[in-house]
Amino acid sequence: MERKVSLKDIAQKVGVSTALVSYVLNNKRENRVSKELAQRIREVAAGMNYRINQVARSLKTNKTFTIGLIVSDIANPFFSALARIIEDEAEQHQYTVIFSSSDENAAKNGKLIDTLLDRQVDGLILSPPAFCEDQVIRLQQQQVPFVLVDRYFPDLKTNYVALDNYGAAFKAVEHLIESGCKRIGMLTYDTELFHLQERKRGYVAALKQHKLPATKSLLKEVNIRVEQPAIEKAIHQLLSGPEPVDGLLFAANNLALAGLRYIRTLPVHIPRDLRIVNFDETEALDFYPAPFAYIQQPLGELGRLATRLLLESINQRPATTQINLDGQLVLKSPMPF
Amino acid sequence: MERKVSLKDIAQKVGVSTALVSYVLNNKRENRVSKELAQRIREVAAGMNYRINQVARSLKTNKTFTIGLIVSDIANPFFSALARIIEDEAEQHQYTVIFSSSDENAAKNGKLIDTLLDRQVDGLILSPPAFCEDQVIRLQQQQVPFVLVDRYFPDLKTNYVALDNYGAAFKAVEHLIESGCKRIGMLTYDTELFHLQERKRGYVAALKQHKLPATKSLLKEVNIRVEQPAIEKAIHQLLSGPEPVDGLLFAANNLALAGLRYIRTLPVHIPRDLRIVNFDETEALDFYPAPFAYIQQPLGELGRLATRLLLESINQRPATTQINLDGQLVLKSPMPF
DNA sequence: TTAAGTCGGTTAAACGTTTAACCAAATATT
DNA sequence: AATATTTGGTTAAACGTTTAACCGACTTAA
Repeated sequence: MERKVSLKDIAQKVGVSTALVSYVLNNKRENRVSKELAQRIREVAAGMNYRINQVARSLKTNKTFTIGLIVSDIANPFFSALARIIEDEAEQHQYTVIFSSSDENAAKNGKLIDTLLDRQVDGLILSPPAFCEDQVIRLQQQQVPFVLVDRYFPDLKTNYVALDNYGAAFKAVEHLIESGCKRIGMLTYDTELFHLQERKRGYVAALKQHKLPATKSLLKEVNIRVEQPAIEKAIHQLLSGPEPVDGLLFAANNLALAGLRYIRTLPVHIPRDLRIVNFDETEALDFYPAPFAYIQQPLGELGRLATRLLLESINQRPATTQINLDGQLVLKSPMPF
Repeated sequence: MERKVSLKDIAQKVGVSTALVSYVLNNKRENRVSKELAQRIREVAAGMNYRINQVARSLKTNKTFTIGLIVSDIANPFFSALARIIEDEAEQHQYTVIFSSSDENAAKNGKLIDTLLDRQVDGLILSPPAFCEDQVIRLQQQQVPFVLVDRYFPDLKTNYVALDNYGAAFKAVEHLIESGCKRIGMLTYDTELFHLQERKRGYVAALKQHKLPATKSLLKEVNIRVEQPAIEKAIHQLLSGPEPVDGLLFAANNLALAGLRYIRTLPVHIPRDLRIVNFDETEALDFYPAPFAYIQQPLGELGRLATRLLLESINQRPATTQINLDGQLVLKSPMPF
């Protein structure tokens, strides 16, 4: 790249100091500089196609107007939709966003945080994998502005914006109960991730409150990395035996996708034999040939609130804010309607 | 954020010059510095949790190790998948990526380019909207390293990595012909976007080569912003009248989605009455209850090649490289298999 | 008449790195 | 013994901004 035009170049051409050029171009000290000269400087700047060097400015001002976003996988529609919302909200405030994917890997997450901080981002939006408490605590110690989104750690007093996962799961199970289900199973990941723990807790609580069985055999947990075979096995177990489940809650959209794909091949009729509730909307089920319900996350609010919270946190340093949004239960009939 | 540890702090603690600390931490002039002192410096740096200030380094070295990515919408699964691949490839080379969404809007695209350049990105990966030739030309003049991906401008001699859209459409139509279709329609966007023009060209060429009708009434174009109603109308026209189409090519995944959604409500049997080919894989059709074919883009290669090309372009300045990859025709039966 | 503002700028330091150029002391070469 | 080279560092400038502090020339007010 050819060398770019700098303040100094403009200053030389106009015959003033670089300081003055800086003042004019930043509209500072407007009263202290003559209209004509200001005009002249602006013209020359435009004429030379001047563009500020943000890196230099950042070094001086200690502000990059950049936020770092770390999600588990930007290719996951949930996170890319979230990213888009964050991008828009950030853009409105002249912020730019750097993203990276942690792959649910704590070590990688740590490296990404470091990389972003090395680049002097003004703050972070994180959807942390399990076992990252220490990293988050370090951020607090270093007083880095950040907000967790979607995931958070119950023991840590941090900013976060997330779903009320307990309540959403509770609501989901109640829906199944109201629909007449007596034996309600759940398929979730075998993970420490707090939001999934909460969903489990909500599931169990709803069953207990309605005096329905909440045994170990109704709750299946599969490893977050392994996929189809383990899922099929778990579902098979839930649906076989003397007392098969007549209601099933999937704790995550990937699980629902794999699970429903399998169930489709079984001689099980939905909703006669089995009713389903998923977490998260997923396009992939748009044409699923049976009705089911799902918990819809308020994605827009999640992203917008997280971003605003972060910007506030960067510009002032207010009390930490913790937000749990309600999920909405949506019923979906097979298309066409 | 508390003030961070700088080279100077380390230098002071060890009792050497900042230059030496810089040399040691960057492993430069290794022979010119004593083992013990180097060791000491490293220890102190680690002990103080030193982290380099990339902004300062960038100012000095004129290199940010950052690339800018502009797509039309990061929430679009096609682009988020691409973004993920680019991220991974970039990360392997210590690069970080800033993304933004242009919304197919040329003016916005221009602003985004400027913002990214202000931030001194080392290069750009762009999937430009229509009417951006001027912006691309400016990039060339300014000698900014960049590569276009997915989209490109036929008249501009720029780096790009894209599908052979002509060939892919040709292949798609030939598939329909081989399957026995006699009247093959196409639904596309009414746009200047070159890649869509190419798909149209491939469609027409295949029909002509096989002596099939390629009339205006078989080719429907809808505005890229308007959606469902216009699409339904177009499809209705194609399927009604004395000679309805028996084969249909959708030029983009959004069109296919909307179109198939509508077709599903019609008394038209797929594939008996109508055979379908789409562009791009889309999860949303995973459970579509009828068979269809689609052109699968080699997303991984697209992303990887684009990134590598850009990095080469940043580090050396080679001849411009233009790559057209082949799409693959994939047949899809309704699930379960 | 003098002190105090105001006007319209300039000077210079600083942000945290990198890196070419320099230097003194020790060692090697003739 | 005189000269050259190596060793192990230091100095200082530079990257492109921002911004507090300063300054001389006018104006205004007492």
